[in-house]
Amino acid sequence: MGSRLSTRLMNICISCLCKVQKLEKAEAIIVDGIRLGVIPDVVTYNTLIAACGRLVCMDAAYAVLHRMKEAGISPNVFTYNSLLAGATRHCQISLSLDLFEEMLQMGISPNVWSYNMLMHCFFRLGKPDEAYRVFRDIILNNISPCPTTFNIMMNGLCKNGYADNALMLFRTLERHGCKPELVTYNILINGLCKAGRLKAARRILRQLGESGCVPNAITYTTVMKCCFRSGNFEEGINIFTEMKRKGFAFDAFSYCTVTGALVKTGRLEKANECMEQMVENGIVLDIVSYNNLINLYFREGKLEAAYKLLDEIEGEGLECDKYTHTILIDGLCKAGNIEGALQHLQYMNSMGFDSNLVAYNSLIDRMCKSGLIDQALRIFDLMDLKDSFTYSSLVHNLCKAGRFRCASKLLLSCIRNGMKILKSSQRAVIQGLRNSGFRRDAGKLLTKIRVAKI
DNA sequence: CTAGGGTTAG
Repeated sequence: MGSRLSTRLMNICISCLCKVQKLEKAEAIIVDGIRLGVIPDVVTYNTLIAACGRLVCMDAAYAVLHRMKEAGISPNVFTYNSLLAGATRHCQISLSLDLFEEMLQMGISPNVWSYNMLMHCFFRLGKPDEAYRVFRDIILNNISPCPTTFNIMMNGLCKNGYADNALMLFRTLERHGCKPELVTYNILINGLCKAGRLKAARRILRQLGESGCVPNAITYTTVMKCCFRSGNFEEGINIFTEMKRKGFAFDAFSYCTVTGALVKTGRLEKANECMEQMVENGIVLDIVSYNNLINLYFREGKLEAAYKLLDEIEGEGLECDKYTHTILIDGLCKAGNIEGALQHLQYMNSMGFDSNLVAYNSLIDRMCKSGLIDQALRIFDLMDLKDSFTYSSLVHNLCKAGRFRCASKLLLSCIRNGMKILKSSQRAVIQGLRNSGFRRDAGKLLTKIRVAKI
């Protein structure tokens, strides 16, 4: 009895240490405890596995799992949920799916948390149908869904292009005996904004006001971003000011949102002030903040300062992401160093990022503008993924160079691939063909475009 | 233990 009490005490200790991220200390206490005859139980190990998975890496979590098994303690549903959470956090989605499978094979019944994470994983993999099947299983198997179940569902639907379905689900919440939380509103407002459903987003925002929930900094940042995205710059800044007046603590998210908008609208001076404020307020720069700063420096032509920051990233124990590389490539392009941009693109490709589309687009556009259209076309052929940016840029510049037939071919293949293209680029081709004496070709092209659209 | 906001190209 006494020993069980001390185990519980030890677990409380370990839980606290994990919360303040002192994992080594927590591990040391377990070792000391064992020496003093305090036996760790399944809760002890689960706490540590959760913390390792969340704060360190999956290998660390597995190492604890290994020791747990050696101590003769069998994993339970909490163990697996902790592992699932860690794997999902580190974007190891297929590992998460394997873990879920393994849990079933071990005869451990998943609980609602396990299903929540499984749903989340399917959404992350871009498989909303599978996620929905899990959701139905929850309902059909009489596992009571919790508010988070609905939040994950709505967020996943939004992220996978089904904002309307998320809205529908939102309207059934009460029927499910579930009251929307602030998170729920934030998810919906963000999802609807990104889907361009501004009116619906505004309705939800009003509903949030009537619900008795109090908006937080996330709500404000979301709405602010939404204003910037829809070209409502002044209104976005007003929200920024209101946030300050209401005394919200600004974090990297809000500063970066504002900086991004300032840079985009060419207000570099103001952007600089904003970033300075962020640093003065003692906010530790994360990779997104670095990306913002580097982008700003490139725009200001402060190349040396930008490079210095790039060096600093590694020193801070951060890792450059695809945005960092894209910003660098774009910056090199804008500085006229196409050769350097190409080299860095090759380097970026060797790192195996999931997407390099924007970097390619930036390079192609800059090459075209520098009169290197044929080189740009060769790069175009190397791309395995193209979008409307790619086509608009090439078609536009081919027209400018008077190469309307080539532009016409590209335009058509763009539309046949089901992609949009800037209206101005499209007009340029038609007009160009007409003006250079190819009226019939212009007519034919128009017909083909109409057919392709059907 | 799980969920929400920020950064790149015309």
